[in-house]
Amino acid sequence: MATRLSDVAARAGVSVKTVSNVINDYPHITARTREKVEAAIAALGYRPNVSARSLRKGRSDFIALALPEMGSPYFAELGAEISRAAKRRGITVLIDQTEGEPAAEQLVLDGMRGQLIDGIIFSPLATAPAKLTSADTGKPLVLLGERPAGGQFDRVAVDSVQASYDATTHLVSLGRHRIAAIGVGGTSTGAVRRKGYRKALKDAGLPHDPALELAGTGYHRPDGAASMRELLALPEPPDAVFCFNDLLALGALRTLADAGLRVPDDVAVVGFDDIEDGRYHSPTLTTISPDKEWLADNAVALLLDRIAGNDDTHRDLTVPYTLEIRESTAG
Amino acid sequence: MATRLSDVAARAGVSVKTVSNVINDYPHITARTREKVEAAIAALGYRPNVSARSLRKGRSDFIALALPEMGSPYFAELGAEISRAAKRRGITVLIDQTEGEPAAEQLVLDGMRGQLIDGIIFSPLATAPAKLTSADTGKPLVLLGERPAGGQFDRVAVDSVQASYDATTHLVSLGRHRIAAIGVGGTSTGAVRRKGYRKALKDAGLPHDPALELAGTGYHRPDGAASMRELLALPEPPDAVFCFNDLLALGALRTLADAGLRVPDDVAVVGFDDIEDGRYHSPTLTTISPDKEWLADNAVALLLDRIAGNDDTHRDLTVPYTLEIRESTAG
DNA sequence: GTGGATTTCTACAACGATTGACCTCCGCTG
DNA sequence: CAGCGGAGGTCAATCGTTGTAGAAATCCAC
Repeated sequence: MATRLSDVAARAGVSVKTVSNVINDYPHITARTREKVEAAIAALGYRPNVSARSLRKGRSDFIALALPEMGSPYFAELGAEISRAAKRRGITVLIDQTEGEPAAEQLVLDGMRGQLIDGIIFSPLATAPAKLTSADTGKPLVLLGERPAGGQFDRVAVDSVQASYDATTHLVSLGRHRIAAIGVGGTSTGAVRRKGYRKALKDAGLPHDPALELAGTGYHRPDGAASMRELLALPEPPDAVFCFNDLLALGALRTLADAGLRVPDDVAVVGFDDIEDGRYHSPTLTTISPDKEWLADNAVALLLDRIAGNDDTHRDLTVPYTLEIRESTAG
Repeated sequence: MATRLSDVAARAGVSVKTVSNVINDYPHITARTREKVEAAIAALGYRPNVSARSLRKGRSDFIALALPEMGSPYFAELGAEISRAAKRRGITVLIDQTEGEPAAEQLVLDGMRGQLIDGIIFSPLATAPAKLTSADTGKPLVLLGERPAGGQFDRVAVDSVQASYDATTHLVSLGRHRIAAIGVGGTSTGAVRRKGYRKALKDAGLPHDPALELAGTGYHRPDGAASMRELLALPEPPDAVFCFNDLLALGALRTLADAGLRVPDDVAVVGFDDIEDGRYHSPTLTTISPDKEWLADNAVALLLDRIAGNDDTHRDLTVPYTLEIRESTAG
């Protein structure tokens, strides 16, 4: 049923080794032989057996992408980009949903899919970087996101402090005085973005009101909606909100709409991620827009470089971003 | 570096095969031996090598999911569900983005990843079912979506004709008379949903106006927005729109908002898919909501059943759905 | 305590592709 | 004509796991 290397060899009238040589771009092969072999491959629709090859070579050309959840727009868009970037290089991406569970994350790192995978791009949610050290799998690892890599791993991430600073400063520049933040919760992401937010307030000479910092329980629309309700219930509600991701912002906008408040007139809203939903929402969402294609391409390139054995010091790449000003702040 | 079966065997003081037997739940093994082996496995952190196992067994416990694009919310949510459903059964899903290109779709079918994959769940966009026949890979295939499987394959899909009929009838029941349809274009999806739409109009005694059927160029937000602009430019614009998926609907809502029209007062809008965005948009989107978890679970179960070698006649499962009435029609 | 059945475990050979060592042609050059 | 290098072939070993067949250990009844 499945055609093997030897079938191709027989049809082309050459040895198995020669076929293998053709496939692996061995130097000394006549054009004629190469043609014959390639014709036979095409005629039989031969595809090398990935298992056998990977078993022998110790390389599979598969990499894993471990994400908290692929159902969220940001991760879905990112996954799509990474998948594309890998395909351009002849690499297949295997996506792993960790659901943010520490156990699942650990499993990904430990198991590494039973040697099938050459390396991993990991967007951790639960696992602390310290733990990563111990979970040394011996396989290359590129980290995405806020968690500092501590010089132990390669990493690709937006400068979240600066980006948050810019987002907040944008609200300040609109003349807003009570600027809330949603998403300051437990994660590294929350901590880092809060840092930029606070710095911006300080630099603008605005007071820091703890009541305006909401942690919420997650980073999805319902969390944003709930946090916004809390904010509106305050004796002195905010006139602007910086949400630490777009889903939170969209949830917040929902609450504002329900409350009959006008955006941005009553409350201005800024998000983070620039997912497509935000560009079509009413009102359209002002947001920090990281260059996802850049991110994907560089993460993949970095990983492949490492897989190829380039043992330089670990690199820490900073993803370019822009502040996209849309209706939710610019009426 | 990587621990092998033989390492475990050495540590446990048994033969390699015995360890393998323990792992594969072979019947005749003493409790004592099993314990010893399991202790050794745990101590060494052994994980079986997927490549070797799959090479020997001819089964990998990997399945592929071929989607047009994983960046779109519907496919992202579906992919997440399928991934979860597979994981529950100890199966890993490999996601393939075909980008709707015929070549890529063909490649998925032909190549089948060099024997690595046990079967495939395929959501075709370009490839006609007739072509599928010829591309017989010898591996189990479950189809998703509108394209009729023609008794050749297993298939899981919503009854799109009926669902579209229901959606359209809902608009009729609101007293709307000029009900447009967006997304009638070239694909099977478009054709099938149009069928239900037309039938509903006919049964309601409403005239069928070709000007109200827009094909557009795709199924994303910009396409919906553009189509809606066309509709508004008509001498007699519609008072309701049935969009063949939620992204189109969200695009249409965007255009309506820009035009200063009220939804649903001026124009009522219904979508199809029930992606999360629609539940948080302003206004929230009335839509056909297929049970995605049911879909995922049954698609995976069907495929695994087929992989296990159950050669019954091919089954055609119908996914349950509901019409979720929200603000875009219920003010 | 012997024969035979049964259980428990072990050697060995695959699965398919790759790689290395070594050999054979052939055509050229000097 | 000796010698060289390019193009290709042969053979065997290897990757880690599992199916097959058989050896060894255990059990039971007489």
